Amino acid sequence: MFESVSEQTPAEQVWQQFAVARAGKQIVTRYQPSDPILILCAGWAFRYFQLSDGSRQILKFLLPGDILSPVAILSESFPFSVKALTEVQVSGFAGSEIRARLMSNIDVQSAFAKSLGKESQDDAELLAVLGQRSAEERIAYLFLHLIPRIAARTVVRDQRYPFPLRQQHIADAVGLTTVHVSRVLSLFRDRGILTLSDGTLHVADYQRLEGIGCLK
Amino acid sequence: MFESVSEQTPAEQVWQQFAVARAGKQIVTRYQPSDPILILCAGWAFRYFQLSDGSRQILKFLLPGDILSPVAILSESFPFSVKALTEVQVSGFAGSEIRARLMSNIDVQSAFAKSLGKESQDDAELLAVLGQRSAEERIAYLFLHLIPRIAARTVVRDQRYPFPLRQQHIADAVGLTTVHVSRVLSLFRDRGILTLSDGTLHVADYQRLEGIGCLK
DNA sequence: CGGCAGTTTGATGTTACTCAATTTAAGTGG
DNA sequence: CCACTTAAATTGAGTAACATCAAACTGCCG
Repeated sequence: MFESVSEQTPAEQVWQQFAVARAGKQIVTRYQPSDPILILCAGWAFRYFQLSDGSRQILKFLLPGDILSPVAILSESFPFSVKALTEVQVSGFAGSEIRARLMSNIDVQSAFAKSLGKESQDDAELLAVLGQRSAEERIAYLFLHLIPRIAARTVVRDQRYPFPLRQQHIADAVGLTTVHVSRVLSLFRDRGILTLSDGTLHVADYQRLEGIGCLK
Repeated sequence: MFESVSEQTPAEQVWQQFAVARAGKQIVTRYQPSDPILILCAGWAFRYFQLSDGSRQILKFLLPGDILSPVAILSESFPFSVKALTEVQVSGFAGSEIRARLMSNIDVQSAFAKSLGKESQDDAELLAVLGQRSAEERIAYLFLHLIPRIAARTVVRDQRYPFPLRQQHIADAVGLTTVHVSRVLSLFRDRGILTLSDGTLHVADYQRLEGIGCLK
């Protein structure tokens, strides 16, 4: 499937492979079931849904520690594709092993349940955003949604977050054109809310950003 | 919470209550965890997400046999609210019982997994539709998505489906205004694709509808 | 230096929203 | 059975938001 630096561990083997993929590489394809459960260990990736007319909807950005498809643990279905956004490392765990642990360990179980619950809530929120909110609000929401997730994985200083998305990714995630994303971003910049350049997001006025993009 | 015709069964009790609600009645509220797992037994309902500015996003229409929130079985979280669309009957099963059976019975388990997988896929598709498609395409998609689900529960003759949605529901589901929904529907009518009136959907040209609303 | 991918900017077009008035349909009570 | 009320659907005119098309600009890399 993709470059795989297979390493075998002797006793009590759980993880099967350790793979590296360059930015832009497709990691999994919709509906192609693969037994191993994949986890993103380093880099960014995204789940997306490809439409026949060429457009795509990005469903979720994946950060280190995220499971590529939690639902695949249960149903082995992959209702979307996944692509590397930066260079990534992915490791795969045998589905049977994971499921066995899930049955035996109550902590693993509740962690998994929590994860599925969060997924479901995120989907619901994003649906509401795409269906009901304006361009500015959608983009602000995307930032607000990502910021705490980035902060949980990086040391953040001075409100500067590593942010490897191209404007095309933002556009595909919130259902706009790149041109319009560009306009909204320069609007945010002019209003002193945030700056996005060189793969870095600098939030200058978090309050105002929240005022625009918060759902509550 | 809502009118409940509580009936107790003696030995091996699984279901706890049997409730009726009139159209428009809110059945569950977001984030209010309730142990019993709720199943829609009769009538239509819908999951939705309420926004602070008054608009709402309908996430999914529920038909008889649907679980109000499959994910609640695992995580007891309810990331959305549910409201009755017609008069409905809902029954609740003790969460502990359901979970016990889930553990012991492999068939129940795989059925549940399948259900969660389908939920997840539906969400992904709807996200793609809201993010990427035009008004006509969204509305056509909604019909195409509902038709087989209705057909699985009713005897359908002559391409006429029971369809209790108001235009407001369609609008809230696909992210449009009622005014625009009305225009698109009369367009469909004029083109001889379908007619919607008196709670009945009549599909006159399924092929053409599919041409507009199909994602593949 | 040349080429390429990504971003920005302007001009123009289209889609869908807003506002408001009118029609239709569905009760409700006399 | 008929006035009256109310919710839902339709229609038109004007507008705002976002898309499209095309050109120029930026930074980066070979």
